[in-house]
Amino acid sequence: MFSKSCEYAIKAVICISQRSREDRRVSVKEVAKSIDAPEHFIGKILQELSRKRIIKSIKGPNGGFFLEKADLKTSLADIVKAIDGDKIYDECVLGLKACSQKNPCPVHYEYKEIKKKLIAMIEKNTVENFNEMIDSGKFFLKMK
Amino acid sequence: MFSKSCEYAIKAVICISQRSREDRRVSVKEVAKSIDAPEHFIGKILQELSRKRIIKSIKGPNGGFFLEKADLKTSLADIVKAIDGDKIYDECVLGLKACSQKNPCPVHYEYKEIKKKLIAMIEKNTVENFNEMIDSGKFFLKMK
DNA sequence: AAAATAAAAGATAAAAAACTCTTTTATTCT
DNA sequence: AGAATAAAAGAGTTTTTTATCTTTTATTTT
Repeated sequence: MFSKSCEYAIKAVICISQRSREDRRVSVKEVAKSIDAPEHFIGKILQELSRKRIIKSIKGPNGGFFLEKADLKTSLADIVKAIDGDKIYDECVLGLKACSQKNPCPVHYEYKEIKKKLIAMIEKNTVENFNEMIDSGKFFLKMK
Repeated sequence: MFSKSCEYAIKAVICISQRSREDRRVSVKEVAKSIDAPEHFIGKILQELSRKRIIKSIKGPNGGFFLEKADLKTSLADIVKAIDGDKIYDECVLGLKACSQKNPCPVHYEYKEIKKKLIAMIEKNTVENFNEMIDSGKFFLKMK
């Protein structure tokens, strides 16, 4: 579905948002440990997310990554687009470049409906929602 | 969604099925050309599909790949499973190994419904259906 | 039997994705 | 100012996926 980088990115953003609630900044190392991912690789991903303004960063002592309140409105879709690009939006199941309304592949219409739901799923779910769901104790981001 | 190999596999099976209707066997080269894919790579994939009994093959002159009538009942899901395995069936959107009914990630239930539709899509669509749809002139497998 | 055909198999190569390591830069604290 | 901290950046490496090339085996036709 998503690339591994993208899965890491989603988990990382949630992790950072949770720490940010008490104005704590998080280091690459902390994020990596808490989401059980390779440190340097996560560093790269956070860098990218920071460039794309999904998260904020400050260098130096007491620095680290954090979210501002407004960033809680970030949707999964924003993260996915930042890392994997738009391919989920315009991809044909069979990988046909020519596939379109005018030139539908045999599963075009059926997949179109599914894709709509997929997109709705990632667009409506925000970092804030995720946090609420996890806080409720009914949902988890258990890493292993 | 699917690996490139899997996309090729689906197209290749449809291509072979169409030629098989007039008892024509198809060579690797023909398949590759007709679906616009690298010949040797397609050779590997057809070999795999043949081992998994999705398609049939005969060596030597007048040999090639073909489908028997019964093979027309093959679903997309059969092809997908042969090449990509079951991962589409049991994968969490966030890649969480621990994600399950008891341990749902925040999008678990929502994705579950989508996955159900995705699986229905690949299970109900057979090679036969695809051919009918293409024959109808309303659907295409245009490669570029 | 010999030549031709075509898949099967094996080995290798190229590209992309995932991951690691090292150096540099910005910031802060003493 | 100097030491320490932590992200940014750059340059690799490894693994996986995708693709290519070569040899072998089975079958058929002449």
